[in-house]
Amino acid sequence: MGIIERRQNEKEQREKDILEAARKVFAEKGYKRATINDIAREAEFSPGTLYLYFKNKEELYTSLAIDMLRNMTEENQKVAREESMSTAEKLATLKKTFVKMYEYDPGVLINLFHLQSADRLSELSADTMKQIKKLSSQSMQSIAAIIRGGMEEGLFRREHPMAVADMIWGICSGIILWVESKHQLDPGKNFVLATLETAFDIFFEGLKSK
Amino acid sequence: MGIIERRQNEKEQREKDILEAARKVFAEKGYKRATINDIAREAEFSPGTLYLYFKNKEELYTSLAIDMLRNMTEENQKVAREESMSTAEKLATLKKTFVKMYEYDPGVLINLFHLQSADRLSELSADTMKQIKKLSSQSMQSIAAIIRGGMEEGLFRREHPMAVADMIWGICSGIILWVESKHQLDPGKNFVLATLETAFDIFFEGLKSK
Amino acid sequence: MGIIERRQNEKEQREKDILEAARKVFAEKGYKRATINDIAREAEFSPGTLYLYFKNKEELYTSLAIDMLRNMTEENQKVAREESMSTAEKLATLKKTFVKMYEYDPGVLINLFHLQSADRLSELSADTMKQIKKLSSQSMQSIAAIIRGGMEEGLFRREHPMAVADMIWGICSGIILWVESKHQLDPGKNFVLATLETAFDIFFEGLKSK
Amino acid sequence: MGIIERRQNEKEQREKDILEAARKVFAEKGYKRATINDIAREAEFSPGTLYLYFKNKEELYTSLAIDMLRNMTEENQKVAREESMSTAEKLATLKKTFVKMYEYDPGVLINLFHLQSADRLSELSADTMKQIKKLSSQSMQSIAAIIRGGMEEGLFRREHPMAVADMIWGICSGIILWVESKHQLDPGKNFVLATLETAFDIFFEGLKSK
DNA sequence: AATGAATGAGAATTCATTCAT
DNA sequence: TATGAATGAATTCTCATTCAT
Repeated sequence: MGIIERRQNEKEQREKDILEAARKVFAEKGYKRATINDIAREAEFSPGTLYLYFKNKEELYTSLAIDMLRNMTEENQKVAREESMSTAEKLATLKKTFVKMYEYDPGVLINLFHLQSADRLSELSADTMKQIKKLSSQSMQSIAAIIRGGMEEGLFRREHPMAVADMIWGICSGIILWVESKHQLDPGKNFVLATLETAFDIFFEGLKSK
Repeated sequence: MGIIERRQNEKEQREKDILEAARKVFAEKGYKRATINDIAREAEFSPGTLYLYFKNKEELYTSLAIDMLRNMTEENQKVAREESMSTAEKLATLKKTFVKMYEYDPGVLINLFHLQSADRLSELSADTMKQIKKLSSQSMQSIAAIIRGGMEEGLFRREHPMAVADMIWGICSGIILWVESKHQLDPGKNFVLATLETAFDIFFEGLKSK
Repeated sequence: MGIIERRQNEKEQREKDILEAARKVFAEKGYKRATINDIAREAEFSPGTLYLYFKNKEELYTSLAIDMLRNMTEENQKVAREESMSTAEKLATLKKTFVKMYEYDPGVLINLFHLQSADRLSELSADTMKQIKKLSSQSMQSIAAIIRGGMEEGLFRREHPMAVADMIWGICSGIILWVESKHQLDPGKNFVLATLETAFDIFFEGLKSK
Repeated sequence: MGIIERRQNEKEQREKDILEAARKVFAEKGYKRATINDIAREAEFSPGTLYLYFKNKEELYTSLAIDMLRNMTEENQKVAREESMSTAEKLATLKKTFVKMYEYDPGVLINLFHLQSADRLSELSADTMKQIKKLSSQSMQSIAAIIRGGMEEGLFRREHPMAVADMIWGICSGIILWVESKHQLDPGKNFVLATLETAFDIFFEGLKSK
């Protein structure tokens, strides 16, 4: 491994370290109360260093969500391309990916969903926005491809595959946002995943062709 | 009408004027970038006056969501109690209530969801929190009652009615948020309502008992 | 005096108070070392209040110079219009105005001269720049008018009056900047005014028509 | 040429390269907005390397002015010592030196004057200060010597030669700065040199003894 | 009730400089 | 010698909220 390559790796590692620290601090304190100094302390860097890796606090926050979106997109693309899986298995994996992300960090996932709502998007830098658009679009294409496959196999009734992909994404994000917020208001048993499971079940039952 | 009553009406009117101004400004700028001064200017009041009507910025923001929630709750309760309607008609009305709300102000749902992000909730006053909980709960109870009715009629498969209510709420709001945001990014034909329509269709097809 | 007028006056008074405090602090510490907090303390306001009157530190600093330029311009215009004065008296008054400004606050005058050099100008807000351009232009017009008068009386040799005005302004600012800077390097007797006096003398001797 | 000598030459070359880059960047952005990183990038060195050649940003900036001052001083000394030139020729050469400097880099004079603003001087190292004082003083001595010569020849009226030297320096730099800045604001024909020419003419006409 | 000028705590951010490699 | 990533002190500026009028 050459020196340039090593440098690159180290840089990426530090970026990850900072993101990890940020995730922790944002989760504990929320966006507003979390300060750059808090995050720097957690990451064991000086505040100035964070600005070598991220343009500002907002972009640091956003990067967390983009990272998660990137992971989801990669998973979804992989599943969509997978020839050895049945459509049913693919859908199950799709759902699991949402679940995995929720379990990894519900805060970041919710951040991602908020990020995708129009009002936050307008505040982002052009570059960040382009990334989000590209990743979202790739994710939706993959989901739509799975659905199209199911239709071609005669499993599903005929609808526009992209519209169905939108429904799936909307259902997942809507249920997670809503049930999680109920959970925040009323801590106790957490029904997010159970509700999501059943909703998927019902929806795909309804999607079956007769 | 006595003088006290008139005063009361005027007060309520001003409160509505302020809320309307706030809705506009929050929709344009988002919570953080919207300043009290912006809202005061839009409402044609001085900043100080807003504090005679609302305890602080947070409560002003929250009131918007509560207002919407109250409207929905009232509608949902009315529908749930309506004995002359079939379950199918009730569900159709439920969906229409979401559509109506979306058409009234597409931003208001985003509003409600942002409100629910964990970060924000912790800052709310106990009283506001209680209101939100009560209204949410009433709304969901109404939806759950309709679902339970359908189950008792043998129309729907057996699931926990409250869980299904959560799904309905999540699906409606999730699809509206997601498809609306795609629409903002890529203006052109607006598929929000068509997508919602179909998703409802599919979901209730799936919910039918065999 | 109506209430609006009084408010206006009070506002202007406070603006002057802040400028006066800023002048003092900048003179003591220089631009960089003077902090907004220092100025606020001196003006007996809170730091935030300064931002109600001036957009930022830079504009506050610049305002001092513009204020001085405005005074000079008014004086110059008055002198140029004065019918009872001879050209010689007018020129003497012109010189005295520079001297007065230098004596009032050499730092602000130097600030003004620097401000007029192209590199600072490019950083200013459009509005501020417009003000400076307008005032400078008016000042130069007045000086040129005095010179033109002298030429028409046959006192001075024929040159372009505006060019001569530029020379006068350039000579004054150049000598003040240069001799003051020598004075800073080598405190002791201050020759700024004596040098300026003599330079004026020599220059107008040279300008006389034969 | 030995290896030590070569090293020395290379070092000087790099120093010049850095100065040239600094000149460019300071001219574009002004002292404050120009960062060490900007200059390093322009010079194609790393920021750290600049500190091997210059103690700090201030000294780098100052070196530019000192360089110019050194050039002028050398020229002025040469002229002053030149026995084959008449006083009139010497003065013409003096003026040409200013013009040459202006044509080489119009920004460099601004540079020199900014350096002299009181605010900046206090931050200089004692050594730098001494250099500036020495060079200025030598330059002014040379100009004063030329003037003294003219007086002794009976060409000029009796004034303090050093004061006249200050006037000449002030006039040249003041007119260049002022007319150049007008030119920047209102691009079009450039009157800097014509104005300087005429001002010199008028001033020396005035300086003639009767 | 309404005003709106003043408050001031608190955070984000910058960038000259250093130093281990 | 050269590098350039990391530093961190120090400062500007914001804006929700108050309160005298």
